[in-house]
Amino acid sequence: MGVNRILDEREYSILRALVHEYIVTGKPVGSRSFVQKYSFAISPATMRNIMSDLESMNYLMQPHTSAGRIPTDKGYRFYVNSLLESYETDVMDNLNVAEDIINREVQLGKIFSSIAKILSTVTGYAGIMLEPRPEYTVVKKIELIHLDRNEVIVVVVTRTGMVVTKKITLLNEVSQEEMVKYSKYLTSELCGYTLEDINKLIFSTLRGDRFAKKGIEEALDIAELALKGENEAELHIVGIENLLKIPEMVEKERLDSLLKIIEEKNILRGILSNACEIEVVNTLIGAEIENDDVNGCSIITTCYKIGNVKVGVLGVIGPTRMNYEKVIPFIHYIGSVVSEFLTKMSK
Amino acid sequence: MGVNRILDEREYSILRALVHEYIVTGKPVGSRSFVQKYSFAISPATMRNIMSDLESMNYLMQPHTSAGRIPTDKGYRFYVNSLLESYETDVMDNLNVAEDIINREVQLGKIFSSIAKILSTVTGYAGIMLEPRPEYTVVKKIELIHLDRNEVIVVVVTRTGMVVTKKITLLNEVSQEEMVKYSKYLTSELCGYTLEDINKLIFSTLRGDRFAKKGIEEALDIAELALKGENEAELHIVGIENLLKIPEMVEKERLDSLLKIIEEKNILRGILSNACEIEVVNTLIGAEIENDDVNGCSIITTCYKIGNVKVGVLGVIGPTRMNYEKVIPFIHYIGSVVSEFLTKMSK
DNA sequence: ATTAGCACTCACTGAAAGGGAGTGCTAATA
DNA sequence: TATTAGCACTCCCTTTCAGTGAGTGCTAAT
Repeated sequence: MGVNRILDEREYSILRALVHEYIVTGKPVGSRSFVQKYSFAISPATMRNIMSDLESMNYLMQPHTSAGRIPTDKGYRFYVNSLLESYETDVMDNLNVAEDIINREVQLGKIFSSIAKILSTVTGYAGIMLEPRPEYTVVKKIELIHLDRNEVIVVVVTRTGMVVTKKITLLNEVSQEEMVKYSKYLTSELCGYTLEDINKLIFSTLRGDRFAKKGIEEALDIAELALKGENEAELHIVGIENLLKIPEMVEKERLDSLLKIIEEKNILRGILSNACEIEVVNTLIGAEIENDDVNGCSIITTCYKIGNVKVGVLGVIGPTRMNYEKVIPFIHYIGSVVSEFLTKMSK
Repeated sequence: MGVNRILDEREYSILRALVHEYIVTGKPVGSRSFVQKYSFAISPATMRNIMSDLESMNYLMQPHTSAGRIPTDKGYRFYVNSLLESYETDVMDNLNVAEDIINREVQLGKIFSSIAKILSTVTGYAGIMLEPRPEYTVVKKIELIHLDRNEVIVVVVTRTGMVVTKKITLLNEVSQEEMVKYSKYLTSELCGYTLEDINKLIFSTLRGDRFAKKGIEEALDIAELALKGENEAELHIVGIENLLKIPEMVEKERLDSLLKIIEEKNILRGILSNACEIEVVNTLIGAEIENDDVNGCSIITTCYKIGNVKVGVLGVIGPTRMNYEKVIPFIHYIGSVVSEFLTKMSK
């Protein structure tokens, strides 16, 4: 009996049911009660034999001898894959709620954290949202607001409707009128370029333009100060409190994992940036998250797009014992809604 | 021996030391080891008598017979008051860090959540920040950005430099030129008024102005849609993960309290709005938070001002066994930094 | 007023015992 | 040959019980 042979039909449906059962109850699944509950037409003894086979194939494990079985990461993986097969024809009903929220209620400055919130409240896990990468964030408008003698607020509106505002302190005093002039100049020159382009290319090009009007150097200084450092996509994690309601997450080891993830956002940022290229819904189950500090968690993500370009990632994080069945299609759905929304926004 | 008589000098210093000891160790304080550790010139037996007195005066309690003493809410209250006495001459050194962060690094759109973050990371508890009440949020500029046939982004810049953006869907199609006209009109008419004023008074007044230019009705509709519902100050809670590191908070009962607070922000909003009128640092210890669902937590807040007007509240939330000694002056300090910053911003 | 002495309390720890839900193995069965 | 009944065994979990230690309150002596 090879460790990687293909499961026969009975094994397939039993394994699938077993993982499902464990996801629902959270308790190791024993032969007798399992057979009863699901009315399998076999005896507990037969079930034990099958379970034993599945265990030797690494789909299942026992927390200790003489306990029932629980899924391994491979078991969850099998389950998720089997779900994906049946999704082809699936419909996502009664989820238009989210669409409504995103389309109508949203304050644009908070759109990304709002989406994370939606992900969190609907699934009951923690929502994660990685904002569009700077290389895809296109500037639409730059406006300078005169504040104090030498202080300026720079308002950058991006094509997705995001608004970034920053206070800049200048060396020289600048007048109100100059501000207006600078705003127009910067908008006309920088509009249509991405943050990354602007940081890398534009400044040097424009600065070289010696024939440009006087005062432009100063405008460029302001813009450079404002846009510098905006090179890392913001990461939102919302709804940690949900995870605290899941008994198994409150145990020492899992809690440490969780704290690690939340505190060092770069870990998660790394994990997500890998997922950014994947078109479909991506599931990372347990050890598939290749990070030694993270145990017992699963991450389900999908990328979202502006037009045809994948710009960011959204999803949820929760325990490996996650309701994949519901979460996966939901993430898929939200991904498409967000893509559609952002695409529309940036027309 | 009255329950509310004034403590003599020895009792005073012992109680203060005992609360301090408990805050540090988290373990019930017993007579013998306490006398040894603090080198009190009395015997354990005497200490027991004093402790017994303090207990009958409700400053201390025993988790169970034959355990050491821990402070009651009244005990913490005594301790905090005694601290406040000695703060008069106190200096807050080496905290300029925060000042720097607020003044230089801040993205204005995120200033309030950034402050909550600072509160959280410096204290090691959860930071809370209630944004300025709408009745004190003064509009500085309104800009409409044409998006799609009948869709508009409204950008409202407030005098504090906050930027609120919202997408509005109109019934009729509106041209780019009209947008520009509307922007100017709205800014000139609404600039200088608070959100509350605008919602309550301005619209009716302006609408009554039948001699105004045509098209103004539509501009007002847009503004009304954008500003409506902005009547509740946003509440940020940041750094919950810190609380999960405190052993006593991870116990069932406390965790429930915590979840309640985080999930139903209105509870906290209510608590904070009471604190908004208090000029100094306000401490709510345990049951002083008059809410049945919240146990074992303390909330330390102060209001922050724009000019002389108290506009919002900031602070931290943590276990009753909190390091009041450090947190109180810190909150005081941050309060003044934020006030100063916002005041400067809105000149 | 303070302290030494003493009996008492009670959380905590670890060992021991019993129960329960589970297993693997073997031999009988269809 | 696959399935099943029967059985001994395993091991977690809960309860019980005694021992320990840090603590208390009370009383009598200082």
